[in-house]
Amino acid sequence: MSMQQTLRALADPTRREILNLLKRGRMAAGDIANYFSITGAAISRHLSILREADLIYDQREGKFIYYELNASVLEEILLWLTDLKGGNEYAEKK
Amino acid sequence: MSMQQTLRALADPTRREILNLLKRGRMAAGDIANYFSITGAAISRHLSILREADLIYDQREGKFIYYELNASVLEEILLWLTDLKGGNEYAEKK
DNA sequence: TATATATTTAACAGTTAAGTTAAATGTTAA
DNA sequence: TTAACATTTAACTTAACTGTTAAATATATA
Repeated sequence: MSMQQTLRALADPTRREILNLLKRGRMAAGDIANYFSITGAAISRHLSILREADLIYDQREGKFIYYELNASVLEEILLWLTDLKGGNEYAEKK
Repeated sequence: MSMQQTLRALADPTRREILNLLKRGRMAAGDIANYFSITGAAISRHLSILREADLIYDQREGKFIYYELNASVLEEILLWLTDLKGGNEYAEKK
């Protein structure tokens, strides 16, 4: 949704690692949790923060809830960062 | 320095606005502070977080300390975000 | 030297964030 | 219906974040 929400979601190393995992394909919440050494409850909260930022979405299938990457919302941030990076190219030094 | 430090620095709206300001060129700490409605002390701390993340650097000139953008550290984040998005066009262009 | 100006640092308060354990919810299968 | 499993939500603790005011530091100038 908002850039603020997205950047805040990206500012946590566990959440970034979750996104890296999901790059290879969707995963059930439990499998994600098993990958880390923190509790499933903690992972669940991280997942909800990522979901609120629209960086992932979930689909329930029976007992399992699968999470999948949605990287399209990164576009706005990429644009801003690229602009920031390129915007100073011709600034004169004083 | 680390991606963690950079993303944490970017996760605050005031700090992002400071970076946007500095895109147009360097500014003295006081001029930056005047742009916002929070105290100079608060801005000073934001500046030190940005400096620790290497997103800006400072040069003292007499009474003034000028801050200047250093967007080169965004490279790593741009690569990671682009990779997350699914392509590595950005990396290939390098 | 003393004083004014620019900026940072210290100490503190309120808020938000991330982790834990325990309880609750939703689903499948006996 | 009951039991087992998968996941989330609630309550709580602790640590980190952001702001404030006041004191400290650095520089320039009268």
